Amino acid sequence: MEIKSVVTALAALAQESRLAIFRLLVQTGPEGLSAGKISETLGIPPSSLSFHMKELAHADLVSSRQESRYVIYSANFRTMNELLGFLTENCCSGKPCKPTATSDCAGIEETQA
Amino acid sequence: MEIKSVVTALAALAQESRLAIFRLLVQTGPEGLSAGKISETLGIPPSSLSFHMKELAHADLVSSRQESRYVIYSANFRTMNELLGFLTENCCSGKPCKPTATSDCAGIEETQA
DNA sequence: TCCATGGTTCAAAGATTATAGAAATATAAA
DNA sequence: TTTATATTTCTATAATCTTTGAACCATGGA
Repeated sequence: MEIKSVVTALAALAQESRLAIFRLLVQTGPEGLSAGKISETLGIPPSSLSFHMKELAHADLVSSRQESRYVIYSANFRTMNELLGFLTENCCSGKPCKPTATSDCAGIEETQA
Repeated sequence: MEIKSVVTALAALAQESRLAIFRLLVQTGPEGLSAGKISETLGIPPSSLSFHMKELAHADLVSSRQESRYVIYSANFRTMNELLGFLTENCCSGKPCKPTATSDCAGIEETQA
């Protein structure tokens, strides 16, 4: 994972609303949630939510699909795992503590490649 | 780890200079590096560096100690591991993928508690 | 004590990000 | 086609973050 992407992903998660959104989507799994449902659940006004979703999507941490008149968002587990891999290898003990962490959670619920 | 602390830590790392600084300190290990050395190595002006170090220290990602007339900074592995633990448990697969990740790198080079 | 070196704080300017109502767009039901 | 619903884009404002020179403080050697 490139440094720029890492910084972008970290920045996307470094905001209370967005971290909450992402956690909610992770809990929900691949089926995802509509924008309205997220908005309602977390009490974030639609236009603000849209702003944050764009940020998360830009960091490739979430994907969206249109479903009838709803837009469904879901977490990108792959990206999150790549981020965790980078942090573990580069920001944990210097010499990569590879043995485990990096790919533990990968492949559990991969939605889209 | 509290949400606020998580957001603070993520924000501290979500900036190119600071991520570079932190990575450098992780590589260096508990012995740490002086402000001047970091400044020189990464080509960051002293006053800018000081600003970023304060940010990292506030997130408890680094500690500093005075050593003669130098200020030595070192990475806080403990905090980084806590952050990784939070992200793994809350932002990886929803139901925590505990088996590994969380504490793999802990205890390798813990400097100060 | 005086000077040199290492670092931080101050201050001011610029850049980026966040917030949220209002308007616009899209889908689908009546 | 009109209407209602779901979501995004636009716009303006506010807030926060970044950058860095200059001034200041601390430590140690001459």
